Amino acid sequence: MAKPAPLHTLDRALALLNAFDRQHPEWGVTELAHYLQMPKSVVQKTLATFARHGFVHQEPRRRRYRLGPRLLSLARLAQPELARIADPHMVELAAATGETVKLTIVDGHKTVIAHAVESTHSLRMTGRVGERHDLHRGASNKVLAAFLPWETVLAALAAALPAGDPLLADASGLRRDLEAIAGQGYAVSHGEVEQGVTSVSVPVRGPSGEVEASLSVIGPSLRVAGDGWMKWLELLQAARAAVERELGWSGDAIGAGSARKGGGAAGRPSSQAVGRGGSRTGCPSPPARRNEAEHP
Amino acid sequence: MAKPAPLHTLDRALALLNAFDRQHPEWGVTELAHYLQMPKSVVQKTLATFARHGFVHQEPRRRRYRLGPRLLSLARLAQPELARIADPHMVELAAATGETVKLTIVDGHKTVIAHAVESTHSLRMTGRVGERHDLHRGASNKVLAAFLPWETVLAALAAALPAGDPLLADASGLRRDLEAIAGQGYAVSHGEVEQGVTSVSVPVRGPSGEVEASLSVIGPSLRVAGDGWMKWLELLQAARAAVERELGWSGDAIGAGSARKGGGAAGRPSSQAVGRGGSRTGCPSPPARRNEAEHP
DNA sequence: AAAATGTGTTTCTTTATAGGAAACAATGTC
DNA sequence: GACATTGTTTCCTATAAAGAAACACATTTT
Repeated sequence: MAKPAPLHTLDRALALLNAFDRQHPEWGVTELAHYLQMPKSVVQKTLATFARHGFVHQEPRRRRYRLGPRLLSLARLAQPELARIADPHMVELAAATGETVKLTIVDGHKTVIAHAVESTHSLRMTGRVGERHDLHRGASNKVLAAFLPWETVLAALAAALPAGDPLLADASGLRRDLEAIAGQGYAVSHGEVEQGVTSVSVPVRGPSGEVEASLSVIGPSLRVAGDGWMKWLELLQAARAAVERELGWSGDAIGAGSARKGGGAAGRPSSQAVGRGGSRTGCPSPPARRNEAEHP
Repeated sequence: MAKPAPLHTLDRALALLNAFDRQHPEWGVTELAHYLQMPKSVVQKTLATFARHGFVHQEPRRRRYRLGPRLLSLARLAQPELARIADPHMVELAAATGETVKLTIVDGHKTVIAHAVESTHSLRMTGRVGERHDLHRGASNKVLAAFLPWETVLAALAAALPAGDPLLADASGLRRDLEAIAGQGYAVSHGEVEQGVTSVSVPVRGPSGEVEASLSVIGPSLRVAGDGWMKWLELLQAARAAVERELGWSGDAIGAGSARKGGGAAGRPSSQAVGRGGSRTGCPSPPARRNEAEHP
């Protein structure tokens, strides 16, 4: 612990932006100052500075602040390369399954949808870019959690759940669950987040072997009665393989067909620990029988 | 002038984020420090702080920085209410015209696409949320410029154009153009931004009478040979009216059918000047016959 | 293989700046 | 018309950021 926390001003300012969420899309200065337990003047100066750069917008009528247009343009650039590469495969997946396809990435203690292709069915799951979810529920999120250090998952639980939640006391079940997911290379959820919704998700690895995102198909359970979800899994694995192949070329030519050193995820002890302990890399058990990559 | 520029640190940090654009989606610390003429240590600390909040992401391999996932989720909240309200009408517009429909708002000296519904034609104009454009070119942008104070437009020109551009020396043509647009209540462009592309755009006013966005249809000129764009204009005006009606109800009940005071756009001299001088509000002269300014 | 260049990161001191309380000025309300 | 609440500004002092230079780490070059 004991963070020296440099750039205190910026730190505060960014924390202040966090106060804008779905429940509070707009704030008044006094209101926000009280909520954050900060002096009014600090909040006002911070908001004014943000406003000067278009990060927040003060509506002239009520003088309240909302998030500003500059964030829209920045977000466009924040879109990871991965999303661009995955897009055509996701479109194909959506066409083949008829369901919504999502690409999800980690954002601190949460996950965020980086890209989505929506189903064309009238009864469909929405997948909005920018939506945030908890790490511990749902196939697309658990796949990401499964390849994160366990301490990170624990910290996320502590941040997401209200104090005293049963899951906080005993997270061993979740841990086993995540280990199983990491082992088998995919996750399935039936009504775990929302009733009657089934989701299948696989991890997508970058050139260095780390999991960079999860690719998921999500739709009404009634359209995949029985083991219909296994068809989704097959298609997902094929798409994953295709994306990873393309991804390996970008960056620098680590593999390009050549040997991948041992089998582990690139050993770089510096900075953040990569992946989880085990995480048998290589190629997480391919889709049982046919590997048939349909996409040309 | 004489900006007291409070919160110098935050000011710098946000300016630093601007360095990330389409040409430079990623930066190294030294590289960026040199580019911005800032000390390395400042840039490093700023980036590290941003990274701690997920606003930038440092890829572990090359240690370079890119914009981070947090921006994706914030952008979702930055989406103006207007976009939510306009969406169904935009979908309808896209269906009726078969072309791409965009909702554009002002962001400082630029414009940014806040929402878009793409055409289903295989030959279509893209409209990506977050795309930025100059204020002085294109129907959707000029409509916004037409209702901005002229000094703002001039400042935008100075910021957008390279020193010595002919347009900087004599902007009177543009000014007349914008005044005409404000007067007639719409703008048309034929190949103004890109060859063979036609775009029609109308302003959308908020409850207080200020122009909050522009609503546009854009597509290949060959599909609107002759005066086919007038059909678009009709549909746009209808959609605009519907959106404005809905918009008037939200916020606070200023009109709700009651009288609108004089005729001008709500007189509030404080803060930013609202709209332009004339701007006969009410219902900007419908299609008229053909005013078709085929500005080359 | 060793040296060299490049990188990102850390340290440290001086100075300028952000923090914070309270006064101020506009709103909207009763 | 007086009041209450809002956003904004002022001002002083302690603090925290700026900046130069030293550090550590990797990749390239010799």
